[in-house]
Amino acid sequence: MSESIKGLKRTAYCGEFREEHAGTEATVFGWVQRQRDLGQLIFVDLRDRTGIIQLAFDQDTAKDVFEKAFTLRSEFVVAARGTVRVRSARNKDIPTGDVEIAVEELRILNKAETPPFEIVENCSTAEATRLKYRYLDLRRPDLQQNILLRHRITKVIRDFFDKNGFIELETPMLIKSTPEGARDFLVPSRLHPGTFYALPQSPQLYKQLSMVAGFDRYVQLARCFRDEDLRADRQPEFTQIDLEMSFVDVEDVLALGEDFMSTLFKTVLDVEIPTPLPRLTYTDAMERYGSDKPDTRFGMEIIDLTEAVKGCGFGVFTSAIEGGGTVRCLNAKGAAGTLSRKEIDKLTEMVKGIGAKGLAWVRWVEEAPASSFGKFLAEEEMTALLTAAGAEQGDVVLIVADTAKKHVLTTLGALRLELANKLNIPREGFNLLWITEFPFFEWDEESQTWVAMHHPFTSPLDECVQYLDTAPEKVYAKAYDLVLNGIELASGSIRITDPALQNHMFSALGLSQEEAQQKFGFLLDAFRYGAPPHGGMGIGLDRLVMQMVGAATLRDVIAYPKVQNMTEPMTDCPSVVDAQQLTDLGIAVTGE
RNA sequence: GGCCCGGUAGUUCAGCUGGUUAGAACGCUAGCCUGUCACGCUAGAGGUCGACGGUUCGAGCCCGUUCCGGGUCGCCA
Repeated sequence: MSESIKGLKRTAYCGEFREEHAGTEATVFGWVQRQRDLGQLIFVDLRDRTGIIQLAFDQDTAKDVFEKAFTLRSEFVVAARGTVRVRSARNKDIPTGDVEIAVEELRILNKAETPPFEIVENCSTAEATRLKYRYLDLRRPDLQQNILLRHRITKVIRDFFDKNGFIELETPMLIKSTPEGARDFLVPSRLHPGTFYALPQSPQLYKQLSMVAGFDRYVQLARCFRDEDLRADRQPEFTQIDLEMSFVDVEDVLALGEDFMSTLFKTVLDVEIPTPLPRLTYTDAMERYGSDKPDTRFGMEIIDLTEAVKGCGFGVFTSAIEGGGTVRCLNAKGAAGTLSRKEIDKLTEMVKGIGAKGLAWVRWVEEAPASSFGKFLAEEEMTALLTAAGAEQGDVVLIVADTAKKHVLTTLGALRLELANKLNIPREGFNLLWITEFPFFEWDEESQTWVAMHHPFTSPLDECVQYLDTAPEKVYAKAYDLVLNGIELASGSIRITDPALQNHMFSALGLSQEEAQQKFGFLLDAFRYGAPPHGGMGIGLDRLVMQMVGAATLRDVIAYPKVQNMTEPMTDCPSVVDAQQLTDLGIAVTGE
């Protein structure tokens, strides 16, 4: 039976005891990590969120207390009162290892069944099992540390933005659905049958309206929802540090962002982030790394072979070039030993899997390099290629050719990351950089139209406005991403506040006045009443915490995450609802 | 929706070319043990081999279907 906690008050957390506490009276609460019964001597490790303290029971312990200690099992919830004393055998491995509590009073506040897995650090139990018993999983020290650090981080965030004149306000969770971009989660309206709210994908429009309202600087730790498939770094429900600033241009937002990141890393991890942060334009990032979120912790940049192989004997290269395309490569320095023919074949399969037609390669082990296409090339043509690639004996050169340049670059970008894994290239530290000057439009093959790469309120660069109608591919946006170790951490832009330009944008995107008014009328109306120039960004809090604690998945930094099929194993949601609930909402479920 | 990997004791895993009663470690239970701290020693319990079907004299193992989990592509303005 559970005993009462009545009359007991905690004097300290378990992890706080040190030698200077010796001789004092202490009351502690916690969970039994382990009980070690030596016969006439029992030790119990008591754990709470701060750590472990050893409880000791020996011949001086009252008989009934000793017998109660004998019955303790893992994860029992216990209160202990006694005297702190220096141990006769110290444990240097834990912070409290110099002392123990000689227990005079012991209460079992609650018993516990044997948990389905041990509550220890570095648990190797399958994640599915851990998530089903998430409250036990979260009891483990490493997840406790992650969640406690997450709290520290959000505390620093609020302090930083408060100091910089930002005010926090809460935007609604039930909002109007605007079906661009990701799929919305919908919430049916009972009072207005047949109509729906959407859960916000971001507070975008509300934060812009807050600028019109004159709050000048806004920040919110905003919950956001996207009904799309999950990844290790993507959850359907996530948190953004959402911010917006008035009377600013790109430079002001970037400066604020850099100040924030360096303050955060310094305060929480004592890591120096040198500012200003490096910058790459989108175009340069694609040319050099084949990605708009490059991992710059290692080199192996993309090399252009187009000039070197122009007119050579290998049809795959020449036809790509003649078709307006390009030939590019990666040089995996010194990888000839690691990358066997078989490994290269696997890489070929990989690039084919992401849509490349194939992978040409040179593997330079012996005096003369072996290659997949050497027989088509004259000796001097091969030499020219190797020179352009900067290849030496011991290297492996991996080449992709295609008439579509972007395809070549993104393929090599993916291949670069795969090679870094395969070759165990060391990637350490925190590499932050800005990606700037994103293209405004993207050609959509499916609809054969130009579509906005960002939301339609993103401002074009001032000098690009002239091309809006005539040459969409020449229009770049006042948009920027913050990349950390190859992860898109933040994304933002300066917004359009000029109604004429906004109308221009809508028509360039093929949106009629009527459609624009129907979807975004409230925002356009607001802008008629004096909108300050403004811009901001959203920083992915979960991804940020994940990087800062070194977790491999978002699930390790979110207390109650969803799994890949978008369920939550602990509560088993989503679930069916009562017929009456559906009736109230005017909803009929048709099954498949 | 496609592709890849996985599912054997509470947990993590092993299980040969298809062949007797499916093993190990940790955990759990009981006993012994006065300085342990991953305590030690002894004994014990614990299995629908994800499910269904097929091949076979015989299936944890081979084949098919299916369910579940993870990764990834599509998708994520």
